[in-house]
Amino acid sequence: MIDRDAPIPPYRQIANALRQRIKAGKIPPGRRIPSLVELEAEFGVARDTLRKAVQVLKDEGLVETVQGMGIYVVKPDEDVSP
Amino acid sequence: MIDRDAPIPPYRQIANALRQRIKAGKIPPGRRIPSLVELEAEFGVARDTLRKAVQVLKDEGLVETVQGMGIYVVKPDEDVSP
DNA sequence: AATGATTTGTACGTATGTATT
DNA sequence: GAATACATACGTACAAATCAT
Repeated sequence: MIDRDAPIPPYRQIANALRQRIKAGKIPPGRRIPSLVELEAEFGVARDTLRKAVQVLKDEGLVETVQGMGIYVVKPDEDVSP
Repeated sequence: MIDRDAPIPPYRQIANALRQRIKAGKIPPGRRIPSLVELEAEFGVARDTLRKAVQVLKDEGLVETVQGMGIYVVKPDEDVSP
């Protein structure tokens, strides 16, 4: 799934893959994304790399992380400045 | 300089310290911040921790990093949406 | 033109802390 | 208390960009 020879680093490839899933509605708003442990198994990368990917999506306002719980897809109208 | 017993993690303490320096004008806009190697020596933390601190300031739009060059204090009117 | 030094970027591994269930 | 999940920190290695020699 990860192309190690691509000009775009793995953490961005993963961010793109997850973004696509979310945009496609495969993971609906409010629902949880697979945990880091699960993603680790799926993508075969270190957790550090996954954190960077998740950080990209957080910066985009697409997901939120909650310590002890998981990574959640934000609802469209959530935390949007009025 | 870093209080390991404080309720706020080291990377945030460092971000605060650097922000204070910038706001106080000790590092003027356009000028470079000490390199990660130098900050490593100054604060006595791992580079990973410094990267997180710098990331905080980047998110605030206070600094910019340029690969191969350094970390720069952004000018007040730089990259502000019109 | 090419090499080396400096600096940030990315990735991996490990350990411990903290919050939630 | 135990299990699960994210947060933080340290260390290491290599890649990529920039600059000076």
